[in-house]
Amino acid sequence: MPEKPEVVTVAKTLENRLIGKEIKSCDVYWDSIIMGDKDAFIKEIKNQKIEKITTRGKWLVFYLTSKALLVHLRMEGKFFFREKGTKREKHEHVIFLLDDGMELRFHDVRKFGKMMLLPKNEIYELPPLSLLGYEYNDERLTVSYLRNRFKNKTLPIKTVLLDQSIIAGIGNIYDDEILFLSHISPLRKAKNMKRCELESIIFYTKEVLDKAITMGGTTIKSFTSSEGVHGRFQNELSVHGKKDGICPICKGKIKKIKVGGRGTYYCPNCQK
DNA sequence: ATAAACGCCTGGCGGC
DNA sequence: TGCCGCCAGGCGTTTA
Repeated sequence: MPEKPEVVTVAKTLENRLIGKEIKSCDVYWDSIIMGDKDAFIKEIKNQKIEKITTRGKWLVFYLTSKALLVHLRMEGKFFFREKGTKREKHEHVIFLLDDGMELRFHDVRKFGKMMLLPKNEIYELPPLSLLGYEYNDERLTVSYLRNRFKNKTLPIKTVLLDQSIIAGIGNIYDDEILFLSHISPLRKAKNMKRCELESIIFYTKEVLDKAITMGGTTIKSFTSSEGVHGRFQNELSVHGKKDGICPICKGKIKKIKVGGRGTYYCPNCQK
């Protein structure tokens, strides 16, 4: 699920149900989801109360009593609530028992998701958060910042926008949308972006992500029920997922290609 | 030094 | 129907 708007939507949804709840215990059924020592994780998260849930890039940040729980959904991570004792489903890999008798369950078909516990007072100074670039709406995200960071980048702009150490939070879908609205070909080298093109990228990054957040994110794989996020932004997508679709600007054909190994949709006529 | 390929995993889809 | 290869909204590591 995860690009910035989906992660923000998940954080909001979880906050409604989790603030003030205490984690009584935790069971882990797929070890590699936990970064670092699994037994220490289980031990340290016990009796921690959830105070606040935010995001940084695509990471969910749970502020606990003395720790911070970081969760990355990667491709398919989701959270569900179940009553204590409900049979564990196939893809539920981490289960947190709460003090109200409910369980928060991390569901992840592909097991790519990650979680880790850090001391609460220094999360931003430590990896992984210390390695992230600016948030999409940070006022320091300027033309001169991007010009500097793109200076030596011979990779396609599409690929460089996915680099979380430059701008944190853009993923494969919104990348295509931002470049479409900016009229920039995904294949152009990042270092060759003109000033006005950098301005467009900054403008539409904010525009697209803000709008997607307002609409609850994008749901492509439809979620069945419960805590699944049912976003509505998929109706707003111009190019992503529309192979052989019609360009909303020129009515030409949307093309699908591979850029840096990622499926990429664009309009060869409108994006130069 | 940089870029492409691979690995991590499972499931759905289209083609034969 | 069954098998096969390909694809999937991510990212760290390895290889060339």
